[in-house]
Amino acid sequence: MRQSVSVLLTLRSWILDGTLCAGERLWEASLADRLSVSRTPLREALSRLAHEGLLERADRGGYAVRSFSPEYLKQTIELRGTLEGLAARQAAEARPSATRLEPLRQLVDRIDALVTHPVLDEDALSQYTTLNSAFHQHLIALADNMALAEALARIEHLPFASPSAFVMSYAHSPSAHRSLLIANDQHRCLVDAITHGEGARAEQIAREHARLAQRNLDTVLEHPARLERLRGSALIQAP
Amino acid sequence: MRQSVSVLLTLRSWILDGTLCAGERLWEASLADRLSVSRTPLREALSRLAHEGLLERADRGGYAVRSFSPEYLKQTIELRGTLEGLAARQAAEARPSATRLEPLRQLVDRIDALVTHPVLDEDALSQYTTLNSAFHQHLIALADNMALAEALARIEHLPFASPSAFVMSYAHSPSAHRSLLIANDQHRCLVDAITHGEGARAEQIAREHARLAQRNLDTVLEHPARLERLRGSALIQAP
DNA sequence: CTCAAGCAGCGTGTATACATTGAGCCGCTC
DNA sequence: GAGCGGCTCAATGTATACACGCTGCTTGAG
Repeated sequence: MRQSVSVLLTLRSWILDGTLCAGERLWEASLADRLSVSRTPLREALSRLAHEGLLERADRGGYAVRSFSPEYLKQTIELRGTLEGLAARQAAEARPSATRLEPLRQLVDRIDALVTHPVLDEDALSQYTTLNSAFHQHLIALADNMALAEALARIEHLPFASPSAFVMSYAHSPSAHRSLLIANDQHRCLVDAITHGEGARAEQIAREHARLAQRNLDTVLEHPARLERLRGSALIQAP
Repeated sequence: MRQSVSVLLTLRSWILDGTLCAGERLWEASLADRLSVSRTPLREALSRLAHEGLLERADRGGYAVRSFSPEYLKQTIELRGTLEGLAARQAAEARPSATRLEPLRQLVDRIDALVTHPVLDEDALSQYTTLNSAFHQHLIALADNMALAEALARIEHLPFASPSAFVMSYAHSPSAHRSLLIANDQHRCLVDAITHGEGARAEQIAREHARLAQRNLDTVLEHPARLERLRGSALIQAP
């Protein structure tokens, strides 16, 4: 793989897991040294991370790790909800065949099988994350809207902008478990609305789905212990 | 100014005005030569243009000018409409003071003064573009939603994704002139809805506003003579 | 003692040199 | 004559060297 790409992946994980602190100024020479590459591929990765929104240009040249206010994160979730709402509407209006909808149905069922278990261990939550992401990917694909898919891809690297970002902070919490059940009910309703070509309803459900995620964010923000388990939490500004 | 930035601006205009053709593979050495810079700042600009969506990575390294299907452009317009719809809704729900709304009102009035003239010369259309862009910028600012503003900024460089992209192709066309009148009526309704805190109505109007732009795109695509006058038309794939 | 000017050091921005990879072509062999 | 293998060249990817600007300190004069 190109070095600039692996540097990009490494830096992104360093930013999200707090190895690089929010607000921290990035020094090209020392970073290049830590990563064992020259400044050229490093700078390409930095440039890309800035475009993604995880870095910002510092006042006098160079980059710094961006930090996000809780307000900004809620806005990002609402943004995703709005875009997925558009995707859901267009998916419904496209009247997809049963064959195209089948993967979505199966994902709902498989998620159901997971979340109806009385207790969810680490492994189950990990599977949930995978299945949930797959559901949202399939939904977006159904809309058959390249511009929309690209717009969603552009925000997916922002903290908590991806679906099921909160799952891992939720183990062993009854209210959290309930949230997963509600979320998959919404998935099922969404598939139903799309099946019947009800675009407006599909859009409404997708937006409500995002509002659930917003409430989860609120809950997590109120519990520092949970917040710590959350990938990207190091980027959150104190409320 | 940094060289990479001026290179970015130059390349963007070259792409949009057809100096660089759709699908054309970009050769770093010759481009750097034409621009009288080294490959380093050139590559930074290319990387950024690729993130903006105007370039795509070629199969075996390097970049090529992207081309857009009419379908993609319509999707982009709908995307903007959806995002501005969210902005309009949030602007209304924020119940902005009369003071904050005043600039929007004034812009509507000034646009009115322009478009109610029986004939619009080149200069008037240019003013229209400026005022219309300002209206949309102020609208977005009213939503006070940084994540949304960034998302809109990310798509604004795509062809026809910016408001009033079609104006310059419209001189001396009665139906086009009528479209401008309708558009500003929608502006006025939008301000009214925001004034009264009617979020849902504001969102609906913003989306309808984008549908008008979609129809304008259709009209332009049917008239090659008009299409030629349109900035970015060189990027459109034959339907 | 204070303030300003100059100097040194550092860090980004830019240029250029080097490496690597892949495609195209020529020639050799079966 | 066809196919395979190696060579060559060119273009990107990477490393390094150079230039410019900014910062902060030091030193000297008022």
